[in-house]
Amino acid sequence: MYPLDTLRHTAAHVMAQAVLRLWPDAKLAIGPAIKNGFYYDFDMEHRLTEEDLSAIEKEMEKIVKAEYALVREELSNSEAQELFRKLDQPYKLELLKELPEQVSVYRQGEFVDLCQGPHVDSTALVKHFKLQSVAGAYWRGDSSQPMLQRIYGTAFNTAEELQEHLKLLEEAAARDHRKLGRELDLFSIQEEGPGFPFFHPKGMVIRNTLEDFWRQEHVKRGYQEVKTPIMLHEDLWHRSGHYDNYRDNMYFTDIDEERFAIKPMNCPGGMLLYRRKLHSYRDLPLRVGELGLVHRHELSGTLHGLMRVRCFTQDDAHIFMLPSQIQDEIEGVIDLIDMVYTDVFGFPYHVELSTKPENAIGDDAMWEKATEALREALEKKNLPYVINEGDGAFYGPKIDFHLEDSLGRTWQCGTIQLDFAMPERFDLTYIDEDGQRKRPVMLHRVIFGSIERFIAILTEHYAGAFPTWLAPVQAMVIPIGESQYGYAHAVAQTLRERGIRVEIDDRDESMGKRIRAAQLQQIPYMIIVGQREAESGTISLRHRREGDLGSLELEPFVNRVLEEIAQRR
RNA sequence: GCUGGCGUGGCUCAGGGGUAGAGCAGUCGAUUCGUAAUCGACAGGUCGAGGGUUCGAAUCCCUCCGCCAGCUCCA
Repeated sequence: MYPLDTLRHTAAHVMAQAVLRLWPDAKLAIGPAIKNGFYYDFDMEHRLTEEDLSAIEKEMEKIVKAEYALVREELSNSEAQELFRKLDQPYKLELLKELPEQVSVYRQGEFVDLCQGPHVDSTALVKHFKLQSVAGAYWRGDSSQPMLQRIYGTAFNTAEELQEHLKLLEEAAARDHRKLGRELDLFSIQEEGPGFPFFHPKGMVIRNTLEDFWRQEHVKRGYQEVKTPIMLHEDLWHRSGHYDNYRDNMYFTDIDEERFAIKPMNCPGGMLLYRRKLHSYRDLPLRVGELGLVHRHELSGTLHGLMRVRCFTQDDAHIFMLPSQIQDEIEGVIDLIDMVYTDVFGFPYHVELSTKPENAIGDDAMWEKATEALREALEKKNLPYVINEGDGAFYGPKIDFHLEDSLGRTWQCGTIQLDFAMPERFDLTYIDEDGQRKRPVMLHRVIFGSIERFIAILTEHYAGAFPTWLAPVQAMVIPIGESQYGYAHAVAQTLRERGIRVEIDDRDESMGKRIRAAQLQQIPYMIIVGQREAESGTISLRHRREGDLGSLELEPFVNRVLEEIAQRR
C-alpha cells in the first residue's frame, strides 16, 4: 500500500501518457497530487470535452494493464534540457531553468516526465481511478500567463475507497446550498443582481435567529452595538489605506460632485465613531459590535451562491483597548468563537496564524509585536496552529478559524485581527491615568464571518434539516379530514402564541402527500390531527427523522419544542 | 477577469430551420383520506437580451448578459 499522494502522482503520469497517445501534440505543464486527487495541465490544440475523458480513461486502462515499471533516472540539468527539447516540451524546459544541476525523470513505457517522484513501482497499481472534469488553469497560476487545459481526476488504493469518495461527492452535490436554498425557498439571486442575494421569508427566519443569538451572546460579554453608514466619503478611504490597498474591490459613486465609496469593510466607520468623543482609560476595553453590510467587487467568475457574493453582512466588532488588555481580549474572542462553533453547532475547527502580506501599512516592528501577541494568545489557549505566511489583512496579522462541516470540508469563518496601524492613522487616543493622551490598540473580529456564507455552510452541514431552533417552520399541522380543520387551526394558534413557528397544511390533498411535502421541506415536527385527536384534545406527532411518535397532549409537545429552542438544538 | 460548457413555463427536463411539449408545483372540481406522492380538468413560455442569415429562427451566425466547472482572489 502506497501513500495516496504517491499513487495519485503516478495516476497523473498515467493520464499524461494517455493524453499524449491520443493527442501527440499535447504540451505537458505540471501534474501533481492534490487534496482529493490529482490533475495534469496540458497545452494543446484540441479542446478537451467531458466526452474525451472516457476515451482517456480507456487509454489509461491499457497503460495500467501493460504494467509498465516506473523507472527513475538521474540526469544533469543540461541532459534533461536536451531530452525535453527533443520531445518538444517547452513547459518542461521552462521548469528546468529553475531547477538545480541534478534532476530526475521518470519513465514508464514510451512516456517520460520531468519529476522528483516518488512514484509507485508499476502502472499496474493505478487500478482505481476516475477522471472528473476539465477546466482552464493558468500556467503557474498567473493570470497573465497562457491558459492551459486541466484534467482533474482521483485515485484510490481500493475500489471501495474510490466508490466511497464518489458517493461523498454526490452527497455534497445533493446538499448544495444553492439547490437547497431554492427548494426550501430560503434565498435567491436574480439576474438583475449577480452576487447580490435576496433573502426570502424562510431565509430571513434563519438569519434573524442567528442574529438574535449573536446579539444575546454579545450583550452578555459586554459588547455595545452600532450601525455605520454604507457609503462614506472617499477621503476616509484614503486615510484608512483602503484606497491604496483595496481600491480594486470597491464601488465608487458621486454625490453632489464629491466622490464616495460604498464600504468594503466596517472599520473606518468604527474609527469615526471612536473619535466622536474623548475616551478615558476607564472606558477601555470598548467592545463595539456591528452587523455591517459591506460590498466588495469580486470577479464575476468567483461568485458562488451565498458562499461568495458581492454584498454580505459581517458580524463584526472592534475592540479598542489598552496595550495591557490585548491578551485578555484576544482570549475572550477565542472563547466566544469556541462557544459558538463547538457548543452550539458542534463544528470541529482548526486555527491558522496569518502574517504580514505584501501590501501592508505600518512598520515591521509593529507587525512583529502584533504577530507575537496573537501567537502568545494561541499558545496560552493551547490551540495548535499553522502559520499562513503573508496572508494577513493589510492593517494587521490575524488568527483565522477554519471550521469543518459534516462532510469534512473546511471553511474559514471566524477571524481575529490585531491592529496597531489604524489607531495610528486615525490618531485615536485615550486619556491615561497620568493624564497623558495615549494610543489604544484595536482588535477586529468576526465570529460567523459573513452571515450569508455561514447560512450557506449551515445549509450544507445540515443538508437542509435545520435544527429546531433554526428551522424556518418548526411544526406543520396536518388535519386529516375537513371536519378537523377548526381543531387544527386552534392547535396552530396555540403553538403560535407559545412562540413556535407553525404552519397549517389544510390543502385538499391526501394526508400522505401533505406529510411528504412537510418531510421534503425538512420541517422538524408534523402534527397530525384527525377525528380521534379532535375528540380527545390531543395531537398525533411525527418527527422528520424518528417518524410516527404516537399521540400526546399539546402541552408536553410545546415543552419539548421550547426546550429544543432554548437549548439551541 | 480568464478558459471551457450551458441558458426552453416557478422547478426538473424533452424538442432543434416551418411558427412550442412532458412531469412536478399552481388553480378549479371530485374525493375526506391515519403517517413520504388520490383522480380529473384548467391555466402557465415574445425558448436570456439585441443584431444578422433566411420566404421563415427557439433551432444557424455575431455581440452582450447570466449561470455552471475550474484558474486567480476571498468573509
